[in-house]
Amino acid sequence: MNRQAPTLEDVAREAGVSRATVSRVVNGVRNVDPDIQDLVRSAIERTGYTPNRAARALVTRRIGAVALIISGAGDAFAGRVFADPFFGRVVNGVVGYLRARMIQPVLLFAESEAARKQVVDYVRQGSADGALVVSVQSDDPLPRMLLAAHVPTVLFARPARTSPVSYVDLDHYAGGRLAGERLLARGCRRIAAIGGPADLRAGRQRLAGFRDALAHAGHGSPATAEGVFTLDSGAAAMVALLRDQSSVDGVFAANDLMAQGACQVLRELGRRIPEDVAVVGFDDSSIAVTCRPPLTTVRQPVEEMAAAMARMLDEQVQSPRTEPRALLFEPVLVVRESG
Amino acid sequence: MNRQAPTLEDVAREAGVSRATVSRVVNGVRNVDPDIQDLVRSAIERTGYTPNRAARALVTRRIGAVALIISGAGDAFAGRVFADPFFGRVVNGVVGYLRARMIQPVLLFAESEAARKQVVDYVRQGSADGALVVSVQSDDPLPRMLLAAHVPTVLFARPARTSPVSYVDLDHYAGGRLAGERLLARGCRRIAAIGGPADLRAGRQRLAGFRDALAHAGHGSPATAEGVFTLDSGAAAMVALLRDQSSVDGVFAANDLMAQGACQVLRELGRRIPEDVAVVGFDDSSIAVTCRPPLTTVRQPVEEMAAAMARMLDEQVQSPRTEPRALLFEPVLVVRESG
DNA sequence: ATGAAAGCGCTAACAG
DNA sequence: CTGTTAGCGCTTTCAT
Repeated sequence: MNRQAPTLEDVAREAGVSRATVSRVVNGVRNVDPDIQDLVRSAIERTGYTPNRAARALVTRRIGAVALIISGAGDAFAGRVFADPFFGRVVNGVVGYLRARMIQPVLLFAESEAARKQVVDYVRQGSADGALVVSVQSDDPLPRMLLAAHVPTVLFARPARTSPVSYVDLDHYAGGRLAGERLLARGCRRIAAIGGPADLRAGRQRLAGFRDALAHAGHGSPATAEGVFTLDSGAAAMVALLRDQSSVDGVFAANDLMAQGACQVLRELGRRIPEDVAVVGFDDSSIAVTCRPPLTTVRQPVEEMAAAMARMLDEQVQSPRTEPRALLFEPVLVVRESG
Repeated sequence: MNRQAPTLEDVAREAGVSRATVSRVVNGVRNVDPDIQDLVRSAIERTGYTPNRAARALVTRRIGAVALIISGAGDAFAGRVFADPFFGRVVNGVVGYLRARMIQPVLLFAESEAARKQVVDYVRQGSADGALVVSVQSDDPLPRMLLAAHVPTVLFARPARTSPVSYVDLDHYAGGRLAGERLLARGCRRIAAIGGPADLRAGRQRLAGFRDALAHAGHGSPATAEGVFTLDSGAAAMVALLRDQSSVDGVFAANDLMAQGACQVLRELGRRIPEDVAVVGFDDSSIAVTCRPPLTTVRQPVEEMAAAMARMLDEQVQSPRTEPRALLFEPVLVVRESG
């Protein structure tokens, strides 16, 4: 803000009423004469009045904004985050819920110890009413910091250590099974898997479910390579897998980005997908559709999960004494062309 | 915030001094006895005090946060934004400058009329001291709205219509020339170009520079296809270009993402890069390095530009009467393997 | 239905 | 060097 913005006082004078009355119509409180309402409204129009959030927050103890924190470690952190459509889906889901309620989502990045401190301070100091956090590593200290500061918090994904905090999550294990069963049903017999980073529970669970599906059908443990949820790591993992066992006829990648990387390698080597090698991804992100061929994948309803997360936080902000809750979503297999 | 947070008053009582003194040590104002400083500091420690931003902002008329607004139109807006490493670089650059100054960057998306209004209100209401805006379309109304609301603003890229606002930008035309000269120097003779969306000045300028470089060397206008700065559109444009003139031996893409798409198509068709077809991109984003082959490209120093943008805004916030300034950066050709 | 007045937590004169 | 005091702009009893 720059020049002297009009205040409630200015509007009141302009309308010939008291500050309290103006405040009432601004906040839609009943018990105000319709004529006076019009009077005030036009005065607001004329003066170009906008309520000062700081002043309002000072008395209501609520700012009408929540922090959406992407938390993790790394140098080119923002660079990595902005290359994965997953985060875009989270943002869209959160925005979808909050926008209608006039709550501002404030996107914050916490990629280092210093950044985490700043972020925690930001909400502790009342710049946000609560925090939504998406961690890209399991042992993220941020949730604990937030909890210790008594900040209403909801996580995307269950925290590594059990703690009294609300979260939404997917049944990753069930999703992994779905992928395994699909490959089996297709008739694949030399099956391999590309896992996620070892420190991320979601990736481990997906792989565990996948393995169990194979084991359940009497198959041995699949050859496995580890990726870090990026396109390149998926490609590299595929190369490694092929080197060890060139006859692979089915591959499961723990997310779509890695599945795409695997597809690229496979195609460059002249393998037909799915005829020679079937590929199943995970997430059903936008990549699944644009990938060539379009990916058969396990759908994670990220937007819905994010919206639910926002709703849970909203509820928690409204009634702080609520017990932490967990909301688990079910994955669905989406069949396209790759597997 | 949840339970009754400790206030200055609490700390003052605990330390046995006045509110003003506590305020002084919190804000690092000199003229406070070292002994008392220690006294206060330990009282702060004990009480777990954090200054309330709303209260502080109310009197200082400054909140210590700036809005970083990604502005444009579209449905899956956040999805698109989160797939282009460009925005990650902007965020990194801005954060790099602001973090050290204890200013919070608040990332906001303005993809619709309603969202724009909310965003403008957000800063008008004092939740941010100013706005940094990155538009993904030329005729973006947001800058004008911000200006009309007297919000200190700095743009990434020169606005479509001349207006009294500060901005940073690249000499896109010069960058285009660099690309054209490179392809020519390589000996390419059947040259084609993949332009950006027609409504984006940056893309037009890059293409214009490129064309002029060819014309300057006595070449005719290159075959041109239009993309929208996405990987897929780059691939599609390459396909179209090849259909019209299969003998292409040099391609310029107006950004790296499209260059990557073109490379994928070329490789799938068995063309060697750069032996059969040389490819030059634009941006020097992370993609340029991970692309196969690594891209020869025109570097746009996005991080530096973003940092400069943050600095300019900071200055403008500190001294509001400053005249708008424009800061133009020079592109540099980065030679890798593709062209 | 409206107004007067208190006060949210903080900073910034101004005294002392 | 420290304390007292007066607001910043708003919401919210409490009277009327």
